[in-house]
Amino acid sequence: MSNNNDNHSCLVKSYLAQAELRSNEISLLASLEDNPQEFERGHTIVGQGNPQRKLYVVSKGWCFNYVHDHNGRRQILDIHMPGDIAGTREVAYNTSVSALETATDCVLCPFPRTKLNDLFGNSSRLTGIFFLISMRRESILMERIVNLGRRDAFQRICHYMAETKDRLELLNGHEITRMRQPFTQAQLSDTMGLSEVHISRVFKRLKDSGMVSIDSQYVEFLDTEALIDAAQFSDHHLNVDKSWLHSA
Amino acid sequence: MSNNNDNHSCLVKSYLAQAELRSNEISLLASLEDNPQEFERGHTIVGQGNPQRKLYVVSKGWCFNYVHDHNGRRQILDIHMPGDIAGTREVAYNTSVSALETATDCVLCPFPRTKLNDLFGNSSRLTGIFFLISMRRESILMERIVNLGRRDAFQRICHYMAETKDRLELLNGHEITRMRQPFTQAQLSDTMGLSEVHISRVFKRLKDSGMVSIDSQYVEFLDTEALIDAAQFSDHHLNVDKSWLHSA
DNA sequence: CGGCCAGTTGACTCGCATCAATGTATGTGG
DNA sequence: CCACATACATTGATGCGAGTCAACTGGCCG
Repeated sequence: MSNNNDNHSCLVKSYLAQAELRSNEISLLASLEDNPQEFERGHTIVGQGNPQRKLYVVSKGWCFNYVHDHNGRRQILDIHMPGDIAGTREVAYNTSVSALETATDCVLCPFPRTKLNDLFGNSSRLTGIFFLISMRRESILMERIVNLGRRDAFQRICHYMAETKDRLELLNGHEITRMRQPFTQAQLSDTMGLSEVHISRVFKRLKDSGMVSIDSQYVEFLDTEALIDAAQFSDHHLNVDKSWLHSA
Repeated sequence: MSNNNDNHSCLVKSYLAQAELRSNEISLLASLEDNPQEFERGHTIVGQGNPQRKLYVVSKGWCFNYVHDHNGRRQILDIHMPGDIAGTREVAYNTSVSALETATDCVLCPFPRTKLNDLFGNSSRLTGIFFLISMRRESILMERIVNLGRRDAFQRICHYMAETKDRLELLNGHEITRMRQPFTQAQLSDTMGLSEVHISRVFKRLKDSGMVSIDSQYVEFLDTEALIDAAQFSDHHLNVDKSWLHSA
């Protein structure tokens, strides 16, 4: 049922893209999306430090994790898009290390972390894919560490644009020349460790460079090659190899 | 046998600290350390972009992953200590996203990534612990993102000192007031996204502050509370909760 | 209409990078 | 035992990238 349902099947789709699945595996995955809930843009789903025992399949929209420090600034960590599972890292703790907030209107499907026991116990292949997808998410974060540690503001933003484009293309299954970019400049500054004001200035430089045009929430890619080059972007970490997993 | 052997059992110890294990689980873990190999300080185990299908249990010494960018600078990612498994993230790719290098003389135990199939297939509890430990490693990296994005040089170094102290204490099972810190200032600068010169200056400020004394490769903690405070350090992310895992 | 939110722009400041010189061990071969 | 090389750390001078503060613009909405 759910596996034929286009309504909230991004998760199943993204797992099917990794391997052929048996029907019991598909229904296990689909059961994670049994409980869709709608949230408005700007809603805090989980507060930092709150008791937290749920994960959230993102069926629609974008959301993100962040932590705030003692000076009232904050740092955004993961950016979640449809098909992602939010809160994976938090299963290791009783109280949430980071907060979870929506960046757009969202449909999220919460499920308890104990459900992972079913996953680990019933399908070693699904477990393997789940693990590989976790490593992919981690690799995206590694790129962010490189961004923050060793690239300047212009490169950081180019990298964000190039990576987001690639993630959306993999999600949609085809190339795009235009995308929605729903984050405010303040949110981007918290993602990239910059000030809000500086994001604005670099956006201007970026538009002047002719690589992209930016109009409100939409970005159009005019010279993707130059963008990738400026960002030193590689898509290597976005494509996982699952060929070595046993099918059992 | 190996479970009673102090020679290379850091891995088993660190897993035993998480849960009681059955004998077949212990021998599966111990088998990961079947093949100990010695490496000298400064040795590159895996080059960036090389074909890579192995993981490495760290039995002795410290090693680290890094990537270099087009300008010849580099960014250090994970710092591995005894009991850690290096190369976990890389199992998702055929060619290594990051290089692996020793920071001290090391004993490492390579094993092929296909061994993870045994793990996923034979013990859902061990799989769960393995997963939680991966999430802990990821949380350490999240702290680094906060460090790089939102803390200044002085705080970054305080945080590194405090976190390293805590990790060693958890590893050794008792408090310490003095530790070996084997990284050169150049390596630390690549970890924290700073210049070598600036590390030296901040070290001086740190010593002048009276919180620690630094003598060649050794750090002595003189005022841990002040250090933790300056770093905004919390040990929350270092202690995982595995109580919800099924024991089956 | 006023108020709010997101973004833009300018003036000024400051943290850290860069470049370059110097210091201090430790090692090595003649 | 000395001359020299290498690795790592320290210090000073200078400049730039990005932060901060503040004023202003434009769009949206009750």
